[in-house]
Formats: sequence, C-alpha cells, structure tokens
Amino acid sequence: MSAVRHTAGQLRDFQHSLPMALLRAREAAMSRFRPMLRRHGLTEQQWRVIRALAAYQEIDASELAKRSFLLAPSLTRILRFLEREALVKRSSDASDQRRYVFVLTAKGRRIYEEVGPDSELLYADIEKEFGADKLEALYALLAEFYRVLGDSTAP
Amino acid sequence: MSAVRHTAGQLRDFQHSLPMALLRAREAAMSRFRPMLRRHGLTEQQWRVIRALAAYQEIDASELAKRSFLLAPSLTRILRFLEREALVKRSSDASDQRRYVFVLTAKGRRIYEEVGPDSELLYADIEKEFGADKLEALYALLAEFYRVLGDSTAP
DNA sequence: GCAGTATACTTAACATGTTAAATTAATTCA
DNA sequence: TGAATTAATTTAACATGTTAAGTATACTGC
Repeated sequence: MSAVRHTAGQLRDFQHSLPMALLRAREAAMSRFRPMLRRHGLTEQQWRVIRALAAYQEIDASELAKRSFLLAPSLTRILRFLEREALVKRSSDASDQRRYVFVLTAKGRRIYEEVGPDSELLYADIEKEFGADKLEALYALLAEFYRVLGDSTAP
Repeated sequence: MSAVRHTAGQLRDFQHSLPMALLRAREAAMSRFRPMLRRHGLTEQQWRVIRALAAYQEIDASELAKRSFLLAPSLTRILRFLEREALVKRSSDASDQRRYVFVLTAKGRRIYEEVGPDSELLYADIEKEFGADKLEALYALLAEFYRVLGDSTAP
C-alpha cells in the first residue's frame, strides 16, 4: 500500500500533459529497443549516430548532429566513444579546417548490419500489436506537429 | 555548405523511426516550455515533481516516481534539490520506516501557482497553432500506444 | 589585408537517464 | 521466531541533456 492522499485538482492533469504523453509513448517503444541495443553494446544515441553515418559516405559533425537529433556536446562525446571503439573514423575536411568528416569503419558497418535486422523485428512487433493503420496515423500527426510547431531552438 | 555525400539507403529512414519522431515532437513542445521554466529557476523534471506534489496532500517517493515518470535515482537527486530550495518537505512514514512522504511547502505552492498559468498560456498557443482537434487525436493515439504496448520495464 | 563577425567544434559545469549494487526495513514461511 | 526473501530508497558509475564559454578557422566589408 502506498501513502497517497488526494487534494482538489488544479491545472490540467498529467493525462493531458503533452510532453508527458510523448515521453510515455517514447518509453513504451524504447523499453523494447534498449535491451536489444545493450546486447550489442550500444546506447540508443550511439545507434542513432551509426544509423545516420550508414546512410552517407561521409558526413560532417553538424549534419550528423541534425540527422541524429543530438546536441553538439553530446555528439562530441559519442563520437569520441565510437572512435575509441573503432566503429567510426574521423578525417579533417581539406576545404574547411574547422570541420571534421566521419565515416563508419568496416567494424562499424558490421555492427550496423547486425543491429538493423534486430531493430526491424521489434518494429514489426510494434506494428502488429498497435496496428499498422494507427501507427501510420501517429507518424503523420507527429510529423505535422513538428512541422507546424517547429523547434524554437533551431538556428 | 556542409560536407555530405549520399549512399544507397538501407533500413527504414529516420522519418520512420518512431522514437525519433516522438523525440522531435517532444522537443518541439519542450523548446517552448523550457525557457519559461528556466525563468522560474526550474528544470522540466523538477516541475513535473512539483506538479505531482501539488495534486496530493502527501505522497511517498514510489508514487511520486510513477506520477512524474522519473526513475528512482533521478527522483532522489531532484528531491534533494527541492528540499534544499525549501520547496518540498520530507517526513518519514510512521507506518513504514522504509518510506518517506513529501509535501509542498508554502514556497513550493507559490511557485506552482506562478508557473501554472504560464504553462497554460503555452498550451493555448500550441492548441491554437496545431489545432484542438488534431491535438486531441494525438493525445488519444499516444495514450492508446502506451496502453497497448505498455512499458516493458514496469514492475 | 585586416578588424570584426560568424561558424564549427570542443570543453566545462551541472542536471538527468540508466543500470547495478548497497542499505535498511518489512514480510514470509519453514 | 528467525533465516530468507521482498520492498523502498539511496549510492555509484557512466552516458547523455542543457546552457554557457572557449578555441580555432572562415568569412565579410571596408
């Protein structure tokens, strides 16, 4: 038994907190992906970076930050880790000495190819349990929400 | 100009990564709330705890964790902060010595009453820009997603 | 061609997320 | 009843989130 005692409600209740609703849904999904990624020795964010890198021959840190939706300081640390693990190789950009470009190593591509199918299996589970139609509707609303409201911290 | 070079796409693209879509939408919302909370000297998570506390006369840490959707270690640190700021008062539960119960102090209630209206203003903006109907549809889908898929880490 | 400004990335500092282990108190059941 | 187990909270360790500041390079306009 837990010690809880009610008072009169004010403000919107938590069921109508949008950031909370988004967080809960995200956690419902991530609680399935996280253990799988962990078995491969990766965090969610490291996997986002690897995935973004897999789609490009080479990509600089700024683009990588946008595509993996990470802030620059987080990306710096994650790239340091991925380089140390030899999953990613860094080179400096000849045409702009401020910039670095990154590529997956062979080991990085191998991990990508191992994790990818595991990830797809979990997506398939989710689609089956929640329903493909509702999942598409959710994607559409989320994309429009982001499109309409934007990200007020974007440049 | 950024250094990006394409390769053949594999796997689902990021536009169809559900955790990413949820994260982007969440960030679109939070990028509006965060500066407001910051002006009040609070983080998003501290505000979640205050909000949960405002709805109860007293509540123990486990219930608080569930209602503010925080893991126990985070909650421990946040409550330490809120106690130091005298926004929250801790007492031990007479009937179970393992347990602590928490209440908002007068100062805590005052902050709650200051932040609440600012928060509602931002919600009103969002509802107006995105559309009340679509917002309700989004809430409904998110709630069902969480209901159907659950949180595999829950007890 | 250089002073001023902007850009790309990193570092710093502190808060939170995540998992595992530690601590203490309650509960169970042989 | 007391050993074993379970439950509530905290601590530890490391990764990421967030904001501000630092560093080096590129750009801009005079």
